[in-house]
Formats: sequence, C-alpha cells, structure tokens
Amino acid sequence: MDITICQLCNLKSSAAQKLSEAELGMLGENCAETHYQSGDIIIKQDAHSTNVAYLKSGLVKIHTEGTIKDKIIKITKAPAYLCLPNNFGDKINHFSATALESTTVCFINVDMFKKLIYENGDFAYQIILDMSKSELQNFHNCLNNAQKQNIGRVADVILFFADSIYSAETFKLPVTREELAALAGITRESVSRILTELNNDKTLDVKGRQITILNRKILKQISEKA
Amino acid sequence: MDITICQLCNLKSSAAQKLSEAELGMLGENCAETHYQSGDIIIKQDAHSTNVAYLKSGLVKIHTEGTIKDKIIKITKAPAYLCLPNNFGDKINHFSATALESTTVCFINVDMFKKLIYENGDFAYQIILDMSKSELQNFHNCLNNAQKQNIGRVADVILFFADSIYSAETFKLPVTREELAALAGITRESVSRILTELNNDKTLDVKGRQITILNRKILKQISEKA
DNA sequence: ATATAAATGTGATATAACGCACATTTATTT
DNA sequence: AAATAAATGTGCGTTATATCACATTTATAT
Repeated sequence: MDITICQLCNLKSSAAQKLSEAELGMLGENCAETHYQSGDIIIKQDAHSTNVAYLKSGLVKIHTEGTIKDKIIKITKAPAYLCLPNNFGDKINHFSATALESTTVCFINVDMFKKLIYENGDFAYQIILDMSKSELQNFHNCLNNAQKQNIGRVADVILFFADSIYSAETFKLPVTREELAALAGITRESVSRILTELNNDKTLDVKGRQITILNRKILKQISEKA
Repeated sequence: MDITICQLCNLKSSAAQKLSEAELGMLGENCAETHYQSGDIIIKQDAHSTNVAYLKSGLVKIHTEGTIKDKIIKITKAPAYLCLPNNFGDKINHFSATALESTTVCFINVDMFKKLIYENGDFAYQIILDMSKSELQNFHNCLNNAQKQNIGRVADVILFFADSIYSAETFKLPVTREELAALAGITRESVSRILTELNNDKTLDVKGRQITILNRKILKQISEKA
C-alpha cells in the first residue's frame, strides 16, 4: 500500500480535520489514493469490504445490480465517505460505486479507521454526524420514490442535480437517460417523455444532456405535489 | 428529570454494555424512563429533538406525516435507539414514532450521549455499528418499495413480521390494513385484495389480523420475484 | 345492550406507467 | 471517413394499481 501524506491533504473530511498530526501520520501509512475515470467501478457489490473509501474529488453513483435492472441508490459528490455501512457489521459490500467523472478515492484500512474511532472522540462524533446526514438524505430519497408519480420524481432528480451537485440553474447531466431512470426508479421511456413534456412546457430547456431550469417555481411545485 | 438506575438495567443497548460503572451512573442521572400504550406518540415529527430515545421494550412504528397520506418508514422492535439521525445535525425530528404495543422508552440527554461518544471509543463504535445496520436495513426496504409490484411488497412485509419481529410462522399483525398499506407503500384496498388472494392460494391463512404462513417457499418466491 | 365509529372486503371504472417496436440521433470504433 | 454501436425519442396496446362506492364486519363508547 502506497504511503499518502494526509498532513498535506487539503481535501480532508470533516472527521479527518479533527485528527492530530500524529494520527494523520498513521492514517497516511494506511491509506492509498487511487484515480478513476468515468465508468470505472470503485466498489463492487457482494465483494468483501477491505477498506473504507473516501471520495476526495469527483462524482460517483451508488447502485445495486438487481436481477433485472440496476437501481441507483444515490449520487455522491466529493468530499464524502462512500457507503460507510459497508465497512461495518458483515463487511460485505451491499452496493457498488461507479465513477461518473474523473475521481480520486482514498482507501483507508478499516482497522486503522476503527482505531481512530476508538481513540479520537472528535473523529468518532464527526463520523456519526456524517452517517446521520446521509441516512436522513436516504430517507428523503426513499420517500420520494415511494409517494410521487413519475413526473414528480423526475422533477426531484433535476432539482437534486441543480441544487446539491452543481449549484447552478444550467448544467450537463452526468448520466444517461437510462441512469436517470434508474435513479428515479422509473423506465427510460418515461424519462424521455417527461423531459420532452417539461421542455414543451418551458419549465426546462432540454438539449440532450444540457439542462436549464427555466421555471423553478413550477418545477418545485411538480416535485412537491406530483 | 427522574433518576434511572442504569447499572441495574438488564435491557442495556449493545453500546451501553460497553460503559463503565461510573459512566452508567452519569447516564442514569441524565435519563428518564417513560411508558407508552399502543397508539401513543413517542416522538413527534418537526419538533425539536431534545433527547435520544432508547426503546427498551415494545414495538413502534417510525413514520412521516405526508401532506396526503402517512408513510411508515419502518417498524422497530426493542432493543434499539429510535431514529438516532434525528438527534444530530439539525436536531429536528424528521420522523414520528408511535407505539404499536405497550412500550418502554428511555430518554437520554443528548449532551450526555455526545459526551459518552467522545469519551468511550467502545460506545462510539457500537453506535456506529448500530447506525450501519439500520441504514442497510433501510436501503433494503427502500429497494423493496422501489422495484417490486404490490404482491411482492405485501409478501415482504409478512416475511418481515414473521422473521424479524415475531420469529414465528403464525402471529397477530400489530397493525391495521391501512398501516400495512402505509408500510408497503400501496393502498389499503390493494392490501385487502392481495391478502384475500394469498389466503385463497393457501399461501397464507388469514383470519383478520391473525396470519399463518402456510407456504413459505411460495411466499419467498413472490417476495423475490414479484 | 345498543349505538356509533372504525376497520375491512370487494366490485366497477379510470389512469398512470410499462413494455414493445421502430425511427432517429449521437457517440465510438476501425 | 465510413461503419458500428450506443443512446434517445415516440406511438400504441397492455396491465397493474389507484380511486370511488358501498356493503359488511369488528371494535369502542354510551
């Protein structure tokens, strides 16, 4: 395993920011940085979880390979730990993670990570905070996919990219229509039809993967009520 | 706040089992035990979260009050912390918790809980383990409700009660058809129709809320493939 | 014990969404 | 540049499920 200089890293997680110089030194000795291109698999479902994955830069999708179709659980932007729950308990990866753009991931030895939790309360608390936020986010998504009709789900996904990923009213989708469908939990065809409809409405401007929100108010209404 | 004698409690959480006598003493001084009857609200959505809720005995539903209909996120059996993510971050309850039977809950001062995380690595690690398991469970539910058709969701809920709650092939549902529907994310009418169907099939024996699994193999198949 | 409310079952109808087929556009490869 | 593959859009029939309406049973209150 390569040695990484965590002390000099300017993309530390909120938890790692709580570590002492000595602890960062230990972390660096048990940490390997890896680069991925769009489409590369970072974490493979059902494999044995060997390391904690920290997404230092880039964008990934967390997904499960179902018997029939893929379901995208969520899109995660750096900085973030990837699927921490994979690393505890049964230590089997319950999900896959795949890069959606050029990304950098630090793999941290689980035992070292555990050691830091044991020894540094500040670190442990930050991890708990992270997990709490992540779980609430997941609940939100889950509810979303449970009680809305298709157009509402699509509106929600568009707003998610605009607000949580790009912080912009215009952006290029990092996913295919197929993936957008897997994220919203609907079919590719329905995504197509709905985007066409929202484009005709002048709620969105859709040019391939380039999306511009033209009427945020309406989009939000659709997301909330439909 | 009443003083509770945590040292003598024989229903300690896996995390609390890691505490020293002194720490248990502190915990007891910041802990109040409350009893609830079926239907009583334990945690109210949107309220300010003031305490960590530990479910010492009983059964509760975690739910959100949507604009139109209620959605039951999950059913939680003692022993378990109730919605830990509510207590960190924004400290607003994102969910409600309501008793489904006679239950006992210990309310623990958040600052004390935080102190224990900071000071006792074993405790912190157990909490992280708990949260990991809980999150994986939630993901499972979420996927369930995302990719199955109604009969599969109902089969899943029945298997959940049989395996995770009662560990028995015959049991009395602790919920109405309406709540069963809110849990499966479908309508009350669909639940009725499906239970009738499974009863006619001889997959289940349905007598009101008394359910007996007659053909587990088929039920499992339905749960997995439909 | 009777009255009232809540929970449940079931038919008829409406509708959202899927699945299929195929045309068309956009990427990728050779 | 040409050829191949992948991604996307769209019409149409099918289907699962919601919704509405009302009968019936079960629970709760008076």
